[in-house]
Amino acid sequence: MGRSPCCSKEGLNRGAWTALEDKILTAYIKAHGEGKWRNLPKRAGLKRCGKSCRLRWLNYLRPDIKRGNISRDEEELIIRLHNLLGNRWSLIAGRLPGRTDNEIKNYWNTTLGKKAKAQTESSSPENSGPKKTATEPQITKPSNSPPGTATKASQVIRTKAIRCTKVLYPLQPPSEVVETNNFLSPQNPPVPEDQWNRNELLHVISGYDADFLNFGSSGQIQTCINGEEQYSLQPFVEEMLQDWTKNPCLEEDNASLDLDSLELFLNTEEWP
DNA sequence: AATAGTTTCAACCGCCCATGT
DNA sequence: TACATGGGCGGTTGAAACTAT
Repeated sequence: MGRSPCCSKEGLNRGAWTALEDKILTAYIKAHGEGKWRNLPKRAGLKRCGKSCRLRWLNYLRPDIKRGNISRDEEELIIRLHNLLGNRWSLIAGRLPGRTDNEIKNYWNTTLGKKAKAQTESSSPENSGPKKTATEPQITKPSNSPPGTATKASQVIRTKAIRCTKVLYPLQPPSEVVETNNFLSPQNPPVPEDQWNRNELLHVISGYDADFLNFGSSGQIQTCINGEEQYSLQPFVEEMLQDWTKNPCLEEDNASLDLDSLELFLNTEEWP
């Protein structure tokens, strides 16, 4: 038997949210903050399940949600990330500012999934048509994808079943990270490894090499590529923990640049 | 204009993991 | 250590919107 329901379903509203419910929920969260979802409906005076409140807030009411069509850049990024991560929608969404996992999942299942299927059929031996151009994204399917999606054509890295609750840090392509070695100077020697605070390890992408990126105790960043430690003097700032788009590694503070850097990173041959 | 078929996406469900007791 | 709880995730559903006939 599974666990008991999160709350009694009796006497609760279900289905589409009304404008009034939205208003109540928004006002409550603005006043008291997120969390304590189970108690929230009672406190806010909503006849809804706590989970339902959480979902409504995260997928629809949150002020930082980006509305409107998914751009081509975003679409290509989704495809690349899906190739890499499979159906890890929350991880993919974490790299698309303002987009929710539900939105991306829906977009994949409705739009991109069909493209993937069409692509598979057109590239099957019976339908060996012209090959896709280099500019067209190759859609592949993870080994555990549901029926109807494309067959696996490239390696999908299945991450461990651990939740990525830590910071999402926009990576520079490995080649660029290596170059940061040039910034080392006698005045700024790397902190010896034994002085590093391993507890501050951040999961950049859940399940990848745990040493891929660390913060040194004095705030600089260390990466580990192909077993070789690389140092960067990039200072760690607390703000990076709050918003991954605000990163001093970037010359400009906007998300589109992030998408470019991430895409470039994902395209690099060095990527494991 | 009416109807049937298709698509979209918000919402729900069941399960899992982390944490607290 | 075992259990309960809270929060989060991916898969699925179904009503509404849209399109074709």
